[in-house]
Amino acid sequence: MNKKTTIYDIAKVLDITAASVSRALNNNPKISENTRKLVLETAAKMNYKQNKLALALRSGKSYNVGVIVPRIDSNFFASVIRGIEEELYSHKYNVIICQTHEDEKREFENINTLLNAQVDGILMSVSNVASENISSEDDRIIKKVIGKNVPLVFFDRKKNIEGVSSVTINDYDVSYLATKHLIEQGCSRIAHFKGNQSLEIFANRLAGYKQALIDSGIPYDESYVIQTKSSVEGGSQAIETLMKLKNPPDALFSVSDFAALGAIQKLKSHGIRIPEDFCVVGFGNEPFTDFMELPMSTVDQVPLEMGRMAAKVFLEHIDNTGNVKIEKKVVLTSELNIRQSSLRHPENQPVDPVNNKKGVKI
Amino acid sequence: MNKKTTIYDIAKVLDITAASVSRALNNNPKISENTRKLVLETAAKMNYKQNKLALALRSGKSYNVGVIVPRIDSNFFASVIRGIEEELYSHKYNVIICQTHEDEKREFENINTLLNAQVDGILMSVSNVASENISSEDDRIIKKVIGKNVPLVFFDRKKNIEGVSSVTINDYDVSYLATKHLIEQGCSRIAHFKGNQSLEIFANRLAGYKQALIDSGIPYDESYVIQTKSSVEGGSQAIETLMKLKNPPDALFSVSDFAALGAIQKLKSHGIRIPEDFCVVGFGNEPFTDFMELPMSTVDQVPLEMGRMAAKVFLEHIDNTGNVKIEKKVVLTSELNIRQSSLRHPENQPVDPVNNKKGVKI
DNA sequence: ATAAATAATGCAATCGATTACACAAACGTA
DNA sequence: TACGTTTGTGTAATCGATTGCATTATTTAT
Repeated sequence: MNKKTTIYDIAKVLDITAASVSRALNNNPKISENTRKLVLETAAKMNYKQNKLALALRSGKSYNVGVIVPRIDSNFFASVIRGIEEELYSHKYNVIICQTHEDEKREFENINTLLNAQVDGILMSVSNVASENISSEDDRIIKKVIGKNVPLVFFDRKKNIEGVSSVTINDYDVSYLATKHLIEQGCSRIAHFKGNQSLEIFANRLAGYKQALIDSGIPYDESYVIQTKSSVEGGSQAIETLMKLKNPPDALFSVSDFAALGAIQKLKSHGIRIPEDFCVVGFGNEPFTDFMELPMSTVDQVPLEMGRMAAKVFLEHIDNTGNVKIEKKVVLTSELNIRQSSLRHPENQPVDPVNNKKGVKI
Repeated sequence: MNKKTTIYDIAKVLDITAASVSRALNNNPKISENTRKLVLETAAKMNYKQNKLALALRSGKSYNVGVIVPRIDSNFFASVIRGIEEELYSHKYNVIICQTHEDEKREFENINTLLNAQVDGILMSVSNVASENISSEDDRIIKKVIGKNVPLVFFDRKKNIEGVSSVTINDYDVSYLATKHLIEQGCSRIAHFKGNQSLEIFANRLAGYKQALIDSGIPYDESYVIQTKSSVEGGSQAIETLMKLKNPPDALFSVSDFAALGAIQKLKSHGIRIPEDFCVVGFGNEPFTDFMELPMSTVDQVPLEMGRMAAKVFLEHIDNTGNVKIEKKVVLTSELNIRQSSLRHPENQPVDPVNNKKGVKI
């Protein structure tokens, strides 16, 4: 009953053409001050709202940006999205959210959906796929995105594809640092919960861990390294396996806070004291890590900053009117939050029990 | 360089009209099997993708749905959005995310942006506004949404506006239950951290709390009720105030898990034992509540289910071709998760230390 | 007063897909 | 053969906004 008013409706009322209405509304100089006023008044009176679809169709810019994440209900991805949304908001872009549920097929579907919807860009964190042969089909579709001249920006979980920008953290360095920290606490048999090695971030974390051991004169022992799911159960099972070793580990550097939590729970049930007998460092700085019985040391992936930066890189692509292709690889500096789960001499560290800020950022 | 192919491009190649191409692609019966095949083959070869913008402009359906939340990086809202996305995915709808940051102005802006973008519906949780006079400007803009025949569905934080559907939980009942539970544990001086009373959900929680006291013969004491921010600091400050009372409380029912956590931390720093001296029940079932030193009792707001239901209600509005206006008020049953922070006799309860399932759902 | 310059407006195409209507070809039936 | 169907295709309008070009109205300059 209450149909949307268009510029034609306004034109009819004022007995002018839609072209003039459009000019009046867009501060086009080729219109008299008189009619401009009239149009603006009438538009307000008739509650006119510009139809972005029509504009998008004509201009080829939808002012929508697609964001593809494995899932939205994880603190990390939700925070990244928050950062993206905040940065793009001031530039009048809207954010369309898609989840892959770590399913590669959904990833393709989502990319296609977003392309059909004529998004102006795609920001994505790729699926933690189990399959080995990801390169063929996957790269094909990603090249389709590039071929369509739709800016693509990876964040966190990237792929190395020519012409695609990315925003990540210094996974290698911070993993090196975390492992060094465990060694400094007196640990020597350090286990590692690794992630899918086909993803750069997880490969880098393993590499940083490995190098820190080697640099400290500790031999790298593959039996201490297990690939786990990023879940409490995954960590629980993995640590169970490790504790059965002849020479079980005395520390853990996990690429997942949840897996680290599972490990801690299991260790406790075996009567192993943390950090006295066993030190743990997680990854992700999930909110719960600070609220646990024993606050967990963990790596803060600066997700808000990552989201903002990914959005900024996208905007740079958009603003890049020249023919020069830009490919930007941004590496953010993450933070290792040392808390009680890996601090054997807390008396040497600042402690504020009221605000639960028992950790130190380095 | 690689421009998108349109039906006109296909038409030109096959020397037919775009109309025929369109018919072939849409399984329109008014096309010969021969040309259909040809078109489909050519479309695939030319990597044709339907332009949803053009379709949306013509049909008036964008297949985009706007979701407005105070912020996305909270477990509750992220989970609701996940539910929405999952439900709408199978119906080919995309989800556009907007954040208000609890700012009423942003709420208006977001609504306008979404309307301009021609979304097919808006699902929103209103801002936790501080101002008293929300009804005027706010209701005006919401009526604008209804006037445009864009289905609007509130979830969790609703407003009572005629013609607007909503999905909420049984805030009153579960608050009654939580308070009764505290009384059954032997507590008699039960404090309440309330929320903004201009929002129904918080008013209902206070009402449920109040009625449980009255039904148990405990007088309602306003000095035990404080409005707090949903933050650790907010809860910490509020409990400090309460503990200075001549007759300080011996239990707390908080509408926020974070505020409850702040209270617990402060109580502990004062040497008060939980649950022996003081019982706590929170609200929200944030992940950390289960991982704390002392797992916190809390209300699970079934966010996934809420999101799915909100999406379903939206779809009902869309499918409602008749002239009958539908206004659906769905109330989901939430779950009170009783854990150690309010359980004085845990030996009576099932405990599984390995999986940390120390609570019971009732 | 008239030509030239400027300002304001209208006309019509465009973005890409769909579809009512018109029309032609092919077919069937009497 | 002639007429009525069926079937396939083309034509053109539509969705709403923008904009190059043409056209008219108004100044300004001479």
